[in-house]
Amino acid sequence: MDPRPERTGSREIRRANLSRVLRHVHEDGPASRAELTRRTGLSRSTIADLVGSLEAAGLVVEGDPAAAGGVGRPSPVVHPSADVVAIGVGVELDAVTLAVVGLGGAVEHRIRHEYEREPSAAATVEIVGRLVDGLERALSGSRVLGIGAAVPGLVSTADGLVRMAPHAGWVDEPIAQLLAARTGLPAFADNDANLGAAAESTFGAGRGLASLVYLHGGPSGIGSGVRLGGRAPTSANGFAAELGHTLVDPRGEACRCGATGCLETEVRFDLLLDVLGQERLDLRDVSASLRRAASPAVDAFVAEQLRRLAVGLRNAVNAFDPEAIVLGGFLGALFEEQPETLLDALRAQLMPPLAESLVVVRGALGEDRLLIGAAELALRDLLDDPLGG
Amino acid sequence: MDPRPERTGSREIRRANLSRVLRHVHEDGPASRAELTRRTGLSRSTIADLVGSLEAAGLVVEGDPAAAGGVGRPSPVVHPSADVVAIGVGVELDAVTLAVVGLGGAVEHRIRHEYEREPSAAATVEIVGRLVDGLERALSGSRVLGIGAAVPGLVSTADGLVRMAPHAGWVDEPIAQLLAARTGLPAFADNDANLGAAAESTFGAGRGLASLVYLHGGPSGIGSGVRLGGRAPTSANGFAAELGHTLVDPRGEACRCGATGCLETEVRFDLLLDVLGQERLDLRDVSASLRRAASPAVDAFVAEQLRRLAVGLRNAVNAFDPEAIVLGGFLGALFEEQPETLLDALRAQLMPPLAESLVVVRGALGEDRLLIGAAELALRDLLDDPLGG
DNA sequence: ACTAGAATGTTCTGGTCGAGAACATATCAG
DNA sequence: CTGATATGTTCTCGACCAGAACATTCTAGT
Repeated sequence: MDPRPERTGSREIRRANLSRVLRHVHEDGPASRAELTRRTGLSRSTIADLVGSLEAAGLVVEGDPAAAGGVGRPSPVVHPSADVVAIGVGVELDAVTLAVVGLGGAVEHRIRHEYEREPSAAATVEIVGRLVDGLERALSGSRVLGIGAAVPGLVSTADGLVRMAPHAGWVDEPIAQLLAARTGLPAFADNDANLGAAAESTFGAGRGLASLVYLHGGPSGIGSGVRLGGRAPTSANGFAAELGHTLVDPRGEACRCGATGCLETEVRFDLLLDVLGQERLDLRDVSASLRRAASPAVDAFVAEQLRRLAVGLRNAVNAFDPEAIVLGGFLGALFEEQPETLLDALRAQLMPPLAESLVVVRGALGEDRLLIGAAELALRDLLDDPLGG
Repeated sequence: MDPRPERTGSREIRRANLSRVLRHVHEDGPASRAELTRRTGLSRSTIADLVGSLEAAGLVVEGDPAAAGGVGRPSPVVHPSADVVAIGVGVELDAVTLAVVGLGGAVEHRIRHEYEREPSAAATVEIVGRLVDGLERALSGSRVLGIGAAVPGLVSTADGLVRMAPHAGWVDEPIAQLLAARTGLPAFADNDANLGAAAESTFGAGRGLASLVYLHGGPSGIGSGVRLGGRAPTSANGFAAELGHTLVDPRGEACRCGATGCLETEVRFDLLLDVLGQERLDLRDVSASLRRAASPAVDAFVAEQLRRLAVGLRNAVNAFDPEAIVLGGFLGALFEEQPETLLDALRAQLMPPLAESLVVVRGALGEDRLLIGAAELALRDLLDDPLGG
């Protein structure tokens, strides 16, 4: 808290204004200079100057004015440069996914590398390294700002150190450092659900909201992340809000975290598979599968899972008082089957003023979520200080 | 999130720098100009200018250099002005307390007005109004910036509306508005534990920490507040983190919040009174009373209560990953009896990396907590923009 | 087609602010 | 009493944004 980012000379204003303009075209898409003037409250001359600087740095491109303009001189449209990109990596149970994400959030060149058993940290980094090597041609001419990795586990944000990733069995693996060494790119890492929360907050279902709690249900458990004021909240270690380990039932099963009756042990993907009678199921297909299997038994199961989820959400809402809860993975699918079951159970446990304004929605980004969030890690420095510090 | 506080012209820098200097002398006490230069990183000439502006506005006073200076020209010491004050009000179960709090956090003119049954909102405001009237002489010559109230219940921070205060039976009482009308002062209100968290974070046990979770145990239940990055986290309604209503035991007692087995129903002041065989007990005397009553039965009770508290804290730590947990009221007293009982129970339920850096401490401000926190509400506008917007 | 009006880009000037150099001043050590 | 040191004071400079004045390009109406 003490060595705070000095906000001093006029340079700082310049930096902040450049950041605002670049962020705007990154997050909200191309915008005319006139639009930027209105949105930022800056004067026309200042916007012209700022956009000029950003264009000179190759970060934005001014294009033809929108075809259907109103009266008045047409205002050139400022686009994010297609050549400025970051690489997003998602480490999952059964595969590593990787993609190139540009300023503006466009996802390109998705690659998926599957494996049977989760590889060691070093092996994972080597896999990623080879995939990045393979992109060399596709990336020629692009300015690659860095590489970000989404890892299921406790990740120390500041240094990209994976403190523990239970499913892969990683302990204290300096993933960011290893990735930087292998690829020669600036590298970052964070918890997968944290990055999912970031992506949904900036580009997905939480767009424009000041606060949200994101929960993702997958084969490896329930991860969660929080965004307050559009940012990750300040915390001691930068760990994600571990709502998967919030108490749901003290007499429940033992959890690998050491406690018992965690949300993650009570609401589980494998239970869902059992009920559906399936061995494997892609998270994208859960909704379809649920609809096909519709029956009283399945309905009852879904209702029961949603009621347990509501207990976990109660704690989340009491803690963060968020504007919205965003549900991803199979949690989103369960919710969409019986939204009222969850909402009723939640309302019954919340003080009315807390429940009133609360919105529960399903995540909007699907499986690109991780790639976008991870790449965003590598874009952040640029967005904060577009002309470099 | 959209109509963000425009950070534009050079005026904004001036405002931010004035704010930094004033905040420094407010929070960290008088400081020489040389010290301010070092702490802020601003140049000598700028600091001279800033301090000059603040002095001209009557917000700070330059005093004689510290007696034991080193070599070199002595640097005048900048003190917060003693004439700039705010009124802090604490609404409690059995009394209203009120005090004048100056820039710098000094508490003066404490007044306590006791009652048998909690009065209505209107009656409470009238009591406060009379107490303020009575301070007229003491306040002559002072610049009273406003009045802040700490209320046990859900308070909408933005407008100072008490959504529900269960013990007083208030529902949707616009306390801030009523206080402003009665006293003619700018008025603010917030949840009591939220303000306790703010006070402990700025002036108490959480000084210098970037994040903390504060829990206060009193006769009316368990309140809690969170500070992240030295500020209240962004949330939908500005409600405090209601950790008193985090789940501890689903088979526990019904809570007035609608759920069952809340921390607040499982860890209770009246249970403590029973064990101690007392009818009434001031929160300040709990530690002494516990020590007098020491016995295996009391020890066992304390241990049991601490273990339940640990379950609630587990949820808090998983949610916020704070640097410290600060315990106030009887929770602080229980903790100080058997710190290891709580810490062991907590560690057993937390993933090691989360537990590692976590610190649990007893609050440092005692019952001035509320008054300081409440007054701070009224000082905030000045601290954010010292020369007024 | 032509013109008026509107919205926007462009250029230039001015005001605010902080940095830093040069100089002035007050203390300490010997 | 003198030199070294730290700090206050004054002045100049450059960075930055606002706003005025002017230029440009579109739409709407005739």
